[in-house]
Amino acid sequence: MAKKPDEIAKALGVSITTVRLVLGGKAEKYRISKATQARIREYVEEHGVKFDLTARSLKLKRTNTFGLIIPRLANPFFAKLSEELEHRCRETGYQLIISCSNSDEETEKELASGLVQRNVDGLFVVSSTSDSQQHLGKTISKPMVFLDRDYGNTDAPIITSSNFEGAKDLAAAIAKHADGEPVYFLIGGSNQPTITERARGYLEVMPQNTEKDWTLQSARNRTQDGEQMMLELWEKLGKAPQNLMVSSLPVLEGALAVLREKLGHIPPQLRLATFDDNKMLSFLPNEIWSVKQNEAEWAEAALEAMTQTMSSEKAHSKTIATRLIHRPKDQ
Amino acid sequence: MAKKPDEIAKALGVSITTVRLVLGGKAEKYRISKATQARIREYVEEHGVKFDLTARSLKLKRTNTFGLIIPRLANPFFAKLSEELEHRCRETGYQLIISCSNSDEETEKELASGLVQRNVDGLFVVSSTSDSQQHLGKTISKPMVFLDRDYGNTDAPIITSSNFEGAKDLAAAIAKHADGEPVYFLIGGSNQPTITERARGYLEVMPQNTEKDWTLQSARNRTQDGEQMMLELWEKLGKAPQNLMVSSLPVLEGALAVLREKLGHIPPQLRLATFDDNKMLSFLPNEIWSVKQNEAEWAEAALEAMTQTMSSEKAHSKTIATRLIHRPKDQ
DNA sequence: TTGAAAGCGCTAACAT
DNA sequence: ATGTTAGCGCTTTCAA
Repeated sequence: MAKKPDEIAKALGVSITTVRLVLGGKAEKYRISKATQARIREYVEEHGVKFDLTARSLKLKRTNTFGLIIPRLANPFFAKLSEELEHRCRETGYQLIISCSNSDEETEKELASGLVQRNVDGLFVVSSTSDSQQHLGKTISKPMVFLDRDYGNTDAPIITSSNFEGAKDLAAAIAKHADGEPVYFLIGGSNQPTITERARGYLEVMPQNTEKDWTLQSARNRTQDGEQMMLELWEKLGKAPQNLMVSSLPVLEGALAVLREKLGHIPPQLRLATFDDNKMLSFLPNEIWSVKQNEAEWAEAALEAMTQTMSSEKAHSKTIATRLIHRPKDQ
Repeated sequence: MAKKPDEIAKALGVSITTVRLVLGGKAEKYRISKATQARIREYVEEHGVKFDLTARSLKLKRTNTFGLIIPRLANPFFAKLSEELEHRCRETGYQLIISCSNSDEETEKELASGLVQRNVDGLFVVSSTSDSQQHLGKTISKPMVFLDRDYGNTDAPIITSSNFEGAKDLAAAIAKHADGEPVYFLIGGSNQPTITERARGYLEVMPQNTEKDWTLQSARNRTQDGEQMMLELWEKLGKAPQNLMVSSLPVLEGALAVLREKLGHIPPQLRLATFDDNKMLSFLPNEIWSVKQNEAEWAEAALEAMTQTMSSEKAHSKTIATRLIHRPKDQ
């Protein structure tokens, strides 16, 4: 069982300070004798040590802890991002504390103030609304880095994916193979900045859209929103579309579920384009393009921005490039 | 900006103790005058308070914090479980700290001792190996609850899914529709107790298997393991199987990727059975059965076991029932 | 009805 | 080359 410093000191007949100096790597600086060092290290080798980080934190006013607030861990993108960020934080000597706001403004505020009371050294936040981002920016006097959602109302650094460029690439890719047929775009969560950027990218490469509106919108981006939008589209067309772009995977799930219900199957000649990549997209026989976000690079950029903010450097916001992935149609 | 208790005291001309008593809900007990209470509350209403939980923890030797060690957040099951557990912990007044071991024994030990140094009040662990579980059981003198993996070498409570029963149901379902054809089983991670239970369930309802071996095994359960096992099976059969059961989703992804490469498509008449459920399974045109685990119930059971262990009650291990889901073949 | 004081385990500056 | 001490902000007990 790990011994506490005072126990070690007593057992070896030296002072607590000596033990701490040696174990804290300050032995050379204070020129503790080699002999004493050896005795202490040997004892520790055998019994182990147990430092109390709580007391250390109280003294140093620093917990070596960061908070991360995301909407949901059930969202694979946020889960992967959290994993990468947790890993990098740990490498840098920080423990990451992950909490889910469930996209609720109130919960988000409560989480933030809870983490502040726990004296985290900094806060990463995927903010659910413009208001809450603004509120946090004003209320929290800790280093902060915002992730994913840029509402344009904070001075803190923001890490985002290149949603606009990604959307342009995605839309261009599917349009090129669309044989002039419309490329409908189901937009879920149209009030989120992430999503409006994607919509903007789509419009940029779809000039045809200005005459006839090929987009459908929904306030949120859950499976049921995808269902609802596809029902609307079906109503309008009286049949399945030939080309479909969606703003996120849950929307795709909903949209395809409706087609399967209407037709008994997902039409294999339907061309698809979606944000977020997932291995299970290969389950579809369809030709499909997807936009993959780079979570590892995100985590790196986020941590760098945090480090800069903590050393009161001016941290720059950063946009992470996405990658277009193409899966050809089955034979 | 939130004020600290001493600032409030100074501003109102009362002692720090008085402020703390009122804000700590002990006003009645110490009979602080209504007037003073009102003044303090009013001040707080306007300016906010900021308590330092670190100092509180040091004094009370209790951090209101639990640790959770899982292999990976990128695994959707663990992500969902973490989300549910975090939510329930928060409701109970605890902050959950999630860390990923990446299925590495050393990392797992380091994480555990790191969390102990941070004085978590209890530890939830999905242990990667029998050794590490045993090691933690001996080393850590904190309330512990193990999750998912039962290596049978600890006294601590363990929460698992009903893998055996789930596998029986799953195997029986696909066997019933197999027209007497073999139901091959790709087993990834065959040294994990979770997986051996699943294998045991399969064997229980596949007496035919005793003559001819319909199972293939791999040490781990990643996509590439699924690929490798399917390659082996293809080698053996010279064609695609008609019925396929797999021990987890990554294995399924790998197996289907191989079939698509061999055939140019995933054969739609192939019957599938898999552990873990996911909405994207509906992307497949195939008839498919899946076993869904109940993460919410897991979280509840885990927290209950933790609460019991902390109040030195004998906590009981618990098995959480799974649910069989059937998706019919496309028309 | 309110205030003062000790002590949790640590760090850092200062003594020996 | 080693030891002593003040104080971080909180809770708890005792004093006024």
